[in-house]
Formats: sequence, structure tokens, C-alpha cells
Amino acid sequence: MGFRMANIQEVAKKAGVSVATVSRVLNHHPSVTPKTRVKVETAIRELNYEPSMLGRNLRNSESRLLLVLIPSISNPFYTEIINGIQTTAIKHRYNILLCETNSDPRRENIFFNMVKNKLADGIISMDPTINRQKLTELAEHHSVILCSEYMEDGSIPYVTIDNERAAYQAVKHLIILGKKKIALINSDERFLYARQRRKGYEKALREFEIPISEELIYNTHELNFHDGVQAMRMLLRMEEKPSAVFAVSDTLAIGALKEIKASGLKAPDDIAVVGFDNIHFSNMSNPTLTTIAQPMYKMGATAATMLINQIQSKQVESILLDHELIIRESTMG
Amino acid sequence: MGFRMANIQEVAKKAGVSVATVSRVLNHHPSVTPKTRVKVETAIRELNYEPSMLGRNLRNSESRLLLVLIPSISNPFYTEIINGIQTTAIKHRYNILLCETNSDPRRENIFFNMVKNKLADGIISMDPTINRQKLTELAEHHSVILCSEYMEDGSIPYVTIDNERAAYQAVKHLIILGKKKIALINSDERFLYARQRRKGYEKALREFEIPISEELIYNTHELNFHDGVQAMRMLLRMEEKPSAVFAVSDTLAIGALKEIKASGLKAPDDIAVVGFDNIHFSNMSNPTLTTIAQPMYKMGATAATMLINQIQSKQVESILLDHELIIRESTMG
DNA sequence: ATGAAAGCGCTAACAC
DNA sequence: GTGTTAGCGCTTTCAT
Repeated sequence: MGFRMANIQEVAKKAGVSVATVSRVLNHHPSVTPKTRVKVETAIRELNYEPSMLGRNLRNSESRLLLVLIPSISNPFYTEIINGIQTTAIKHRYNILLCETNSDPRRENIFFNMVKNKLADGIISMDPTINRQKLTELAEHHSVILCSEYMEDGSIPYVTIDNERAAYQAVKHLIILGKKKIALINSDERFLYARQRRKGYEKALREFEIPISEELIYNTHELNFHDGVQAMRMLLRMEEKPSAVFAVSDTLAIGALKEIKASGLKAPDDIAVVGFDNIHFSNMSNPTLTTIAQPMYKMGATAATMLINQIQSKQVESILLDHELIIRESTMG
Repeated sequence: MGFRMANIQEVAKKAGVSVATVSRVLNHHPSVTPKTRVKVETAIRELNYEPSMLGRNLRNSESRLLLVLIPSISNPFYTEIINGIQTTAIKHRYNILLCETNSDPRRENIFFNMVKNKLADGIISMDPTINRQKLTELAEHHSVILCSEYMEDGSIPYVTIDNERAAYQAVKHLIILGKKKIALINSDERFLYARQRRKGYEKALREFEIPISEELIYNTHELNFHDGVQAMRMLLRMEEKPSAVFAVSDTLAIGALKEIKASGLKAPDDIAVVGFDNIHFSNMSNPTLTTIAQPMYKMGATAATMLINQIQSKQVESILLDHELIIRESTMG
């Protein structure tokens, strides 16, 4: 592949003009004679020339590329968000690059550097495992927006939902159905959203004077189906089994449903289940899953708009979007 | 965000050396006195300096970035493949950027240009909707590998499986179970894999002297759960319903299972179902899904190795990997 | 062992 | 309307 693409010089030479004129044609400057323009365009076509983003970016300090950080693409939660980001970005002539960190700090660093080095114009982070310190430092001089998972100190603008209230509503729904022994399948409580959802869970229980039992709270390592299976398996080992489960993600909830069925029990009669996110698949499980719908597309679109505004030095404010409880078979047979 | 990161000049000045020496320290040249090295490293730290990828790439014509083209991240099929690509790339000090084309030709172009302009060193395409003509042109002077979906003319190296044989085995499995009226839920037959899998389906039927009926073949637009639901709904409208279904993706198959249940029928007794891919979720559906397992991780790892070899001007050969029929409840109750 | 300087491809300020 | 040229940040000869 030892091949060099034609550069602006060669185009200029072939067209019999200066590099400046070629550049002007490239950038649609009004001050070029139609005749000259045609000459240059012909040369460009003949040489199969494409302007180098590298040279251009180095000169302009602009790449029109946005980075989107996610911990893992395997979580369907991100799908619709990314859709929203992408559509908005394209509308503003930006492109996005998906960066999967796999929670590896070395990978984070690469992506942060891409922004520092002007290889990308800004970054939307949805990664809860991210190094907060480094991200804050980056945000001091570069454009950064948080989406879904955020930092409470408010140093970086974010778009998210009211996790505590959402969890509270989910659990209240279970209580009103007559469930008393409600388990929580939570993720790692290092993450803000996990702490907030636990808070909502506890608030609902407290409001109805149901005792909070550590035994009923299981923390998973990740958000895979298998973690949900595992969690449910542990909860079913209790002498007095829970009559309901609130899982902080649909993937966990679907795993829990699977294990409930495997153990010969039935949802929702024996154990009702509520998930969180409203991923596409939550409507395909059996029974279909009651869940909290996050406005994922809108969240992504909002994050992209905020980032682009920030890149253009406009003022941006953090935003809290609405969620919604979607009631399906896993709680209402 | 009008902030300029320190550059190599400022580091040189602060350390009291030339930019050349700073560059040498950066690149671990052996010919630098320990004393000088320390001076430079101190300056780097104090100025919080990070070398600019832009300047470096412009000079070196190398970015150590690989592009991975996928039509949509919503298809879980890609998850494990990307994992394999990523792990391999990192091992070789490359990073990957995920590019979701959403089958939009304008987006393709951007990514192709990133390669042409040395913003990325090569590209792995898994997008069946890609513009073959343009990709072939790109491949003439740049590193390109196809993964999963490929081109039969062999102009671009690929890694894939034997789709025809896999489909043949899946359908034969159904026939041996005693099923006669076997439907095919296929995707768009513009795609090579779709044509190949249909061939395998027809081959199995022909071998057992089962007539091929166009009525039993349904082509979906995409690979979502919903397309599977839709397809099954149409197939169930026939006066004499099929007794088995082979769907060319697990997502379609899971949608079909859903609709079978919704219509009051039971899998596998009334209708047996076989999927394709062995995505994580295929083991979570109810009933669990019989499917063709593709070696997704290995496929990704192989594609990455091939691409890196190609970038380093080594000879690369196309590879066909093995698949496997995984028998679960949807055919064996 | 280190420095000076050319050059990667491009844009924009300035000159004509 | 078009050309000349400096400079974006870096690496790498070629001197010393």
C-alpha cells in the first residue's frame, strides 16, 4: 500500500494555478472565476484528488468529528441514544466515532488525547466507569458533555433523567400490586445512577413502612443477561423468597425472568419483575417486561446539540428529561 | 474553549534543548543522555504536554487507528466480532473506531476519506449495504478487509463462514425431525449471505425431495425483532401453515417465536424454529433457540490480524471459518 | 549527543 | 481574481 495520494500542489501545477486558488475552489470561495474553477475541478478529477483532513485539521484546528464514549456496545441501552446523537450530528455536518472503552483506562486516554490533539472536536461520555478526575481536567479546556451517567458537582454539563424518582415509581408500582418482599438487583454502586436508583427503591419502601433488608439487595458486576440470572439464583436461595424484583436494567430483568421460569416459578404471580430502560427486547421477552422507559433517542439528540453548542462557545445548561413507567405482563399477567 | 495545548517548541524552550531532542525523548531514541532526558521529561510534565497526533500523523503518514464499518450497532451479531477485533488491535498497539453507516452512502464516504487522508490506517467492513464499487477502488491503494459479508470476485481479502453449508445443515436438521413444510425468513437478497443461505435451504429441500414453494419464503427489510414478528405473521396467514421456520438471523427467529406464541401455537411442537448467529440472547428466549453458531470472536480477531498484516505490506489470504449447529429447545422441546 | 532546518498538506493574510 | 508565503506540530536527515 505504498501509495501517495495527489496533494494540493500537484493539482495546482496540473491546473496551472497556485495552491491558494485550489484551496479557494475547495472551500467554495466566491472570488474564483468560473473559468478558473473549471480548470481546477478538472485537475482534481483527473488526479483523483481528495483534500487531506490531516493538513486541513492541523491548519484549522477543527475536525468536525465527535467522539462518543461507551463502556460496551453489547448493552442495547446505548443503541437508540447513539441514533439520536448521530442524526443530530449529521444535521450539523458533524460525524461521530464510537469509542468502546471496555472500562480500560488506557483506552480512555487515547480518546481523551484525540480531543486534546484536535483529532476530534468534542466528546460525549456515557461511560460510568470513566476516570472522573481526568475527564474533569479535559473539560476545563475542551468540549465535553455527559449523557445518562453524570457528575453531581455539575462541573460538566449533562443530560439525564431523575433516576431516584423513576426507581421510586417502579417500586411503588410493585407495592401497590400488593407485593411486600421486593428485591433490588442493582449494579455496582460506585456508579451514581446505581446509588440514585437504590435511594428511590428505599424511599418507596420507607413510605409504605416496609423494612429494608440488605439480604434483598444484590449487586451485580455487569449488566449482562447472565448477571441477572445469577442474581435471581441467589435471591431464590432465601428461605422466604421475594415476591417481586426491581432490576436496574432490562438486561438484568430479562435474566431474572429466565431464572424465575427455570426454577419452576411464574412471573408475575409468584414473582413480579420490573426492569429499567425499555430496550427493544423488553417487549420480546416472555412475559413482556414492565419497565421504566428512558427517552433514549431524545437524550442522544439533546447531548449532541449541547456538545455542538459548546464547541461553538455557546452557553449550555444541564437538562433532566422525563421518564415513563411502561406496564406490561411481568407485573400485570 | 479557546485553549492551546503546549507544543513541542515550548517544551524545548523550557527544557533548554532543541525540538529535535524533545522529539527524540518522545520516541525513546537511545541517543539521549539520561540527564537531558530528565530535563525534557520534567518540562513535559510541568507543561502538561501531550504530543499532537495531527502533527505526528502528518509527518509519519500513520495514525495507528483502524476503522470498523457496521451498518448498525443494534444488531447484537456484531458485538462479539468487535470484541475480537478490538482485543487483537490493542495487542498490536492499534486502536479501533466504530463507524455506523446506517446504510447511508454519504456516511460511507466520510469514512473512506478518513482512510485516504491518513486519518486511519485501514478499514474492516462488515456492512453488506456498502458501495462495492467505491470499496474496491479504495482497496486498490489502501488496506481493506471484509468480515462476514464479502465479495465473490476475491478482489478484497475476507474472513467469513460457509453460509450455504450452514443453512443446508440447519434445514436438514428440521427435515430429519420430520418437518416437511419449512419456511425461510430471509433478509434482502441483494446481500450475498442471503443468497447463499437461500441456496443452502433449497439444496436441503431438494435433497429430500421436498418441493420449493415461493410462498414459504419471506424477505424482510431489516434484521430487527419486529421484522421477524411481521414475517411470521404473514406466514401464519397461509391456509396450510408451515411446520418449521429457518430464519437467517437470531433476531428474526426470536421475533418469529414471539409471534408463534402470540397466535396460540407452540414451538417446537407446532412450529420448530432455527436461527442463525448464536447471539447471547438466543439462549434467553423462551423456548431457547436452536441456531447456527458463527465463531464471532475469532472472526473479528482474524479480520484484525489480516488488516494489520496488510497494512504492514504482508501477503494476506482470505479465510473460511467453521460454524456449528447448536440444538436447543426451539427444535427439541 | 545535540542542533538547525526542511518538509508533511493545507489555509489565510497580504500583496498585486 | 490570483499568487506568494508563513505557519499549524511534528520527525528526520545532515551537520557539528
